[in-house]
Amino acid sequence: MTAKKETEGKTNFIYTMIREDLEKGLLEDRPVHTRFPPEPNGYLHIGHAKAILLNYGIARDFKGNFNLRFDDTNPIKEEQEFVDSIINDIRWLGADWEDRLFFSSDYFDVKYRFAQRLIEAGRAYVCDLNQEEIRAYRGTLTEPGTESPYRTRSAEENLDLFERMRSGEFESGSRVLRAKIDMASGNLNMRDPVIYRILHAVHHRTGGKWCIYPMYDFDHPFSDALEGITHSLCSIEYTDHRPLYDWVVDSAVELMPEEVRFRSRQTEFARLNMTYTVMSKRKLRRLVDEGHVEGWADPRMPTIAGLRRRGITPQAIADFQERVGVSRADSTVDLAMLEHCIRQELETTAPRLMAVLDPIKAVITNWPAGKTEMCEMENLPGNESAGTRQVPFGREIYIERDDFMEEPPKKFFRLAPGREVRLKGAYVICCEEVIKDEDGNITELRCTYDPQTRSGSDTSGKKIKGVIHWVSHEHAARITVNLYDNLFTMENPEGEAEVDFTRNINPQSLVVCEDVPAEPAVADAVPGSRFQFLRKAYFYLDPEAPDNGTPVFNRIVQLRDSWARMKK
RNA sequence: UGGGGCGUGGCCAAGCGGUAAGGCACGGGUCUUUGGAAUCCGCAUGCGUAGGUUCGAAUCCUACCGCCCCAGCCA
Repeated sequence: MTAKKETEGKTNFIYTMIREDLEKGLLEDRPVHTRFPPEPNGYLHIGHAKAILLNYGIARDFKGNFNLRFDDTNPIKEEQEFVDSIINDIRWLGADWEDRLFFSSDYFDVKYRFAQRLIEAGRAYVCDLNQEEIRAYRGTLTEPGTESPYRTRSAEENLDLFERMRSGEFESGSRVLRAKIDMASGNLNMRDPVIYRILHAVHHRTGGKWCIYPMYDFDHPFSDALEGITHSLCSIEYTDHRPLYDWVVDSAVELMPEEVRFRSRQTEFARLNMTYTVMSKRKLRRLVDEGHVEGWADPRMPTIAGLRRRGITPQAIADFQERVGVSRADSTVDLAMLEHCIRQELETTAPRLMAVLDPIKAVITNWPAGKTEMCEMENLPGNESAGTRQVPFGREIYIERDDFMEEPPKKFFRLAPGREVRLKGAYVICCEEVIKDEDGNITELRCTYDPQTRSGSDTSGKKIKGVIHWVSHEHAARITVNLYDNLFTMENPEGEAEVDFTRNINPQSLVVCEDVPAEPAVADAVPGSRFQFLRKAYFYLDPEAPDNGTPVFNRIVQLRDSWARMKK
């Protein structure tokens, strides 16, 4: 029950709080119990992943339980399609709710009874004010509100009206049930909040059974109490709602004692923001609707579906979540942190392959035409059990255009006229001649190789600093490569109020390379697997790309490139 | 003179009265047939500001400054 080992070292304030709760016996022998409560009205993003993994991680570390509960109290916005995608995303992330998949709508009957008891206890009333009137009566941030003329209705009348609201007698929006709290409270949430509204709408689960639906502030705390949630975690903007959360739970404990499993408590933490992206559902929706991306699962999107399609792993996301930590302070995490987590995982798990993204042909003039030699290369450097593969080498090869410079600066270690470089796993070559077209563009390099420098049995004694990757022209497979980059050009795309964030979209966020030569082993790659294209980046063989016979690789993240940094 | 929350290095984030953890980023060294990886070193006399209490303050007190959230019959 102590779960000491799993939680020690985790120093965030929530773990600390739970440890204290346990020590003080506040949980009354109940297991730590958390939940993730998504509304099925859209796609999950990496900010949700933080919440999911936090909640799930707590349950796992403290040997408790984790529920998945859909907050489906607004039939107008919610759809089964989103339920399905959310379940799929959470499962992919690795959070396990076992058999505890719930829906707020599962509890509509009890909630109705709870509302009735609130009425009987004089703590709720039916209000006939329309929406504008309610707003006007609420007062402002600096002025207290005014009590509704319907506030003093008798319990009998309220019960009758509420029942008639339920039975469908009234139009949508014509009446609401309100909690009777304090119209003068400095906290607007306490000014007789609406807890039930009339909505003649078909619900994705309860169909036409109901035409009144509970509001979040009433529904959520009660659902937590019903499920025995011990720690109800939510984001910081709900801090103002906590007094109302407690009001509802306290009332439930008093009026529905047979139903309440635990007097749950709410704890807020800061939501995740990241550089070079946007996180609000509204803005993500605009990116999709305005066609800036190819949908919610576009690999440039911070959605779970997008990250998955990009090739990022759940492990990397979990590692990221742990490193970012949890606090109450507003923060924007550097994208570099996520990229680090991705690289760190893929470094030891992604087999190496060679592909030349921006090819230039090099002819080895002293290599016999038609001769092929096989070069043995490691699949995973430093991990012998991953084995080796044979890569064919021939007279004509491709090398990366930027691995050659006609007039290299002093620190350039790669190929240049009269200079030598090692072809990874093969021989050392020297550039003898540069061939150009009439416009002065380099079309081909003429090189010679040194037969004594064969990889693994080099007898030349040469010390060659530069090593570049290559692909044999004759044996090359052809692939398509999607070079994904940051969706925005600015760390904070929503930085300037006068400039619409879509103006900061990176026009180079996707560069497609067709006909990219790659070593033949690429043909054996299994869709959905990840590779490092040597010296370039990690790639994901897109299993969802339309199949036209050419494999499509998505760039997950580039390798660190100290040469590129040096150039700046 | 509405209520609430938050301010620790470029970015996250520990710390809870005993003299600033860790990670990312950054800079430098070693090593390297990926300018990758690995490895070593460096990186806040300072914790929003100003006072105060104390032998001792990021931690306690006071005042001030800055940023964020709240006036949906959304969640």
